[in-house]
Amino acid sequence: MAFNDLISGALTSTGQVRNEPVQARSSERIGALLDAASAVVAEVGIERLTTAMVAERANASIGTVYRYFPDRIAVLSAMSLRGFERFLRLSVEKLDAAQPTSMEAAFDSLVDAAVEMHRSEPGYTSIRLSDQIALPEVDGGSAASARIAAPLAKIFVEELGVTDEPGLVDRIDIALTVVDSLLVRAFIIDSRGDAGAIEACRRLVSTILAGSTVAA
Amino acid sequence: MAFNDLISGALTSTGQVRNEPVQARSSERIGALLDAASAVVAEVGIERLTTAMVAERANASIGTVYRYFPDRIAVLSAMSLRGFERFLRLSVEKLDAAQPTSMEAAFDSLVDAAVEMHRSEPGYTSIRLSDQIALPEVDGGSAASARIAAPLAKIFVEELGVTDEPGLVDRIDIALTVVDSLLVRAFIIDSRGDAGAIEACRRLVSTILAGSTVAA
DNA sequence: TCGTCACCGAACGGAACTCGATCATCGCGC
DNA sequence: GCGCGATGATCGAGTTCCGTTCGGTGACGA
Repeated sequence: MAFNDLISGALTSTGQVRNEPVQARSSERIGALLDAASAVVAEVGIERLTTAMVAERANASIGTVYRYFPDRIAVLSAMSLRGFERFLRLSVEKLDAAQPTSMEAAFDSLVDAAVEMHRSEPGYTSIRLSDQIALPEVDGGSAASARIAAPLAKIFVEELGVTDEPGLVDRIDIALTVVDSLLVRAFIIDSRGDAGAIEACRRLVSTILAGSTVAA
Repeated sequence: MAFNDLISGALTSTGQVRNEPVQARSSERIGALLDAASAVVAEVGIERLTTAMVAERANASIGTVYRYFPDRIAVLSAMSLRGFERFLRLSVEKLDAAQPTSMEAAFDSLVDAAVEMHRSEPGYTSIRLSDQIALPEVDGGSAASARIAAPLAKIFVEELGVTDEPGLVDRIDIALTVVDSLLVRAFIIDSRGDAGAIEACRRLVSTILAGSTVAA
């Protein structure tokens, strides 16, 4: 459906694996390595993750880690990218199911997707959208939210009949940034996701989106 | 003045230096080391900061770095904590000068202080981005915003005559979280701080604070 | 059965971190 | 003020640990 454009629109970044896998088992390996990395990050944090930990937890040797990733940081950003991609797919799924008729309703689906990511993916709260933790210039410097904002705006205009006023992309970007930070807050307060904090996030987002383009 | 309580109220965390400095030159040393760390972070990013770089830039030996900090990560979190402390002092200064009569006005001073931090402290934006995300257990896990929210609420009630309704602390915490993330966004868009983004941040905070305790 | 893909783990290099020697400062008796 | 012992502060070579490489071995596809 139309919401599907979100994925292709936002995922412009190139793959960062060293050698594209040829045999089937490779893809599983990469997945297992990223799962391991995610678990390690959740346990000891980004800074203390070592490539040896990742290898051990994935039942692989260090050499295997380096077969697929050029260095430690690449593991982290691949993990971040996979999380982002999963978030997008989940969002599309929920948008297709909900068939929202307003931006507010659409964002409800996005928040649902993000909450599910925080709950199901171990290291997600630590990494989420920001993969420029490492080097400021790693992917052009713009946050992930900025990358979805534009395609989202386009979809909203085309599908929901939202009027394409100037500042729309900005407002969406702001809403995404706020969702991101408030959900992290919700999951810091309570590792299962504080219900009140999530609810507050939803309400605030509605306010942001509803707010007319007042007072420039 | 009364605003001064903010500092003592929010800074409960214990020092993370290895040995409390006794002689005067030590404090200067620590300051120099943190200045160096901040500059290094701004230049090469958090991940690529090495203790050797910090030592060299501070005209100290590696041994001196490890005299004051147990490990590399401690340098980063000390830097983060000092930034937080400076932000608090700046805030108090600006609050004392502005003598606000409403929460909205008070938050204007806080935003001013934060913006100034981003502008003047080299690695501040980078550290704000990751902060305790990178180091889960570093300071009890609760975000910095949660630590200021309570003392801030107390001050607002006592000094500004704000009614002490339930959820006040929460709303302040949310406002602080949003300020943090939106200012980081403003400084990612433009390293000098995108004016429009900062303005949008101020407006949104007003909305959050003004919002009555509607729809629980 | 051969070529290629995937995997392993010992070995290398560099960064994190230690530790005993050396220098600076403080305080105390004179 | 002036030695002078005690303690703080600094240094940097040395050690350990971790990120990364690379040549050898097993597994799959044709």
